[in-house]
Amino acid sequence: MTLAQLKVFVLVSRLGSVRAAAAALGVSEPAVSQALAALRQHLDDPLITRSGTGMELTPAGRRVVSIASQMVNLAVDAEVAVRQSNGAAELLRVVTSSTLAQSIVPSLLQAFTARAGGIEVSLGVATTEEMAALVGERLADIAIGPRLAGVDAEAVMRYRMTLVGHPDLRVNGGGLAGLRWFVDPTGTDPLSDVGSLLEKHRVPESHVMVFANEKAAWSAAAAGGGVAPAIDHMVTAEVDRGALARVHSPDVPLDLLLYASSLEPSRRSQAADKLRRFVRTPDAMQAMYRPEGGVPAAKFRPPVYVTLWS
Amino acid sequence: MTLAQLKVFVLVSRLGSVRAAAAALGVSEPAVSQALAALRQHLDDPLITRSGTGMELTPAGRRVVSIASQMVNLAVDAEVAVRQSNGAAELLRVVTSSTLAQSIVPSLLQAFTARAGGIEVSLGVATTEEMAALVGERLADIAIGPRLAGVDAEAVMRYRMTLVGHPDLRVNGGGLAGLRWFVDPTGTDPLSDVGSLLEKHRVPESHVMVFANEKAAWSAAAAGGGVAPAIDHMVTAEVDRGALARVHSPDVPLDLLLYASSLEPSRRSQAADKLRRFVRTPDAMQAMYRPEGGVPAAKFRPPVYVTLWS
DNA sequence: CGGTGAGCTAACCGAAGGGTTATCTCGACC
DNA sequence: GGTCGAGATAACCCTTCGGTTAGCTCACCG
Repeated sequence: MTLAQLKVFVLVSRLGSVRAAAAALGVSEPAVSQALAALRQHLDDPLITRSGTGMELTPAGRRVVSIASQMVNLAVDAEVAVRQSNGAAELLRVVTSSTLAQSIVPSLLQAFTARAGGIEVSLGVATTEEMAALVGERLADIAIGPRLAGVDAEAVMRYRMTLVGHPDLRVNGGGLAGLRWFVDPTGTDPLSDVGSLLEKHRVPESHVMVFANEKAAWSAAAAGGGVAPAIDHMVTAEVDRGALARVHSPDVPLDLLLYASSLEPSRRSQAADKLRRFVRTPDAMQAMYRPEGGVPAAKFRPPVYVTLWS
Repeated sequence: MTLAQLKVFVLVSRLGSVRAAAAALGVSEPAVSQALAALRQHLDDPLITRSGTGMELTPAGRRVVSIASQMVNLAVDAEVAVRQSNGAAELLRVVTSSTLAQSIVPSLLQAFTARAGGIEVSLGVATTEEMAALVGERLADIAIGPRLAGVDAEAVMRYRMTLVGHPDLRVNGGGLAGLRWFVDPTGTDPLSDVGSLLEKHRVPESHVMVFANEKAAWSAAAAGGGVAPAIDHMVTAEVDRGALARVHSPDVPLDLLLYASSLEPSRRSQAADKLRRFVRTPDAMQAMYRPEGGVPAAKFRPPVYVTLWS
């Protein structure tokens, strides 16, 4: 019984899927499956089993999750306690969506570290569901993205999501569902802003092409033949020089809120708290509205979902 | 950072010595030293350092011990929870002194398992100090022996410790300190009944010969040239047939109490509680006063301390 | 009834963990 | 200033962990 195995088990039970846990941890699915198998063998209980839709905890599994979760939490506590006792830099583990990791979050974090000092920041990319699990299990300190349920979420900024396409592009009869959509990996997350938009308009999967990053999606849109979602103030330059144009429809542009979500204050890391306070400052606003440079997203997982356009 | 490393660290800090922890765990001293080194490296802090007499926790170490202790405890909880959920046999880990492990405890445990049913018992041998640490860290469920400080101790039975020797043996001018003492490994534990008796009478180490078990010590005593401590009712047979005789002196025989020590009720394992209730029954008394057979002492550590008689 | 998706198993591999014995270091202490 | 006791290190070994890819199993579904 190792801490890694317990962590895996907690994540699987929380996400209800081996694959999802593997994705959240940034490892292959068999790695997770095996860790689970080892724990099962050690405790001589299946702990969690497949059941029609999703997975189900055994009675023993139910009791072990909560214990395992506490242990994983304590392990984090131990490391934090040592760092803190020795006056070492605090560690702030941020997770966000792929889209935001390429735009406003790095710039926000850069401004934050410059201001706060003595804080070491790592940035990871995850789906909305994963964010909730990671923050909930204290595998990340704070999530920047859609509002997360079950944790302490706070609106950080208001932003406008627009669709951009070639200036000549016109929306025909089929509405938004008739268009080809060029999205970044966040688009495959049904709980993300873009994902829910796709769902709402019942855009068929065959019309969605996933690019490794937003810039690539915009290029495809500029080349014609489809639209790409974008954070409005990120494409003003392209629009101004005529490479792209905003596409209008009843639902678009869309005004949305960006949230910072972390645990309740008592369980929150100090660094997370500092970041939450920082995001309310004008400096933070400025950084988010005029993004450039910043902390590179690297840590937890560099996922590249590519669904080929067939 | 593994659970084993944390367990080692907790034991070292509790016992104040690497060697003692190694003994309590039944492994070599470098094994413990290395585990500690690995944890130190991982957490980048010495955690605990040598300081003149004994060892001292660093500030970070102080914080980590308590966290580590909780983690080790939770690990035990997890295993117990699974066993219990699945209706498997409960596990009862008993520690006792070498002397008692050869006499009344096996018989007591045999009677207990026969009566209680569905409980799997393992019996380990430890010094008094180790017992306190093992019970305190839930590495054992209950200790049978001298009263332990810091845990919930309860007197179990009254017994008489006598000294036996060859029937012709006489105590000369030097008193008990002038005799040669034949003891079992428990005699090397200064907190044990025999150990404190040796200390009280300032018996020099050169007069103490440690045997692997009590029977061997008695044989040596019967052969003449020294005395062996014994639980009175265990040597009645030998005395009756004239092989041994009781030696009398102002302090001997000594009436003593045997204790059962475990954690307070809320943190106590169910099995430990059952044993505590059982020891109060006439059946238990009978088993302890007429010992024969029983659970063999094997588990945690089969220590054989032999100090050669020089 | 064949395809598909999700979990499991097998086979393999490198890195760490954890154990041993032997040896080194260093402070305490006659 | 030897000596001794106790912790740390070195060298070595075997096991386990944790990761990979490839392939199996099995429920579900058109």
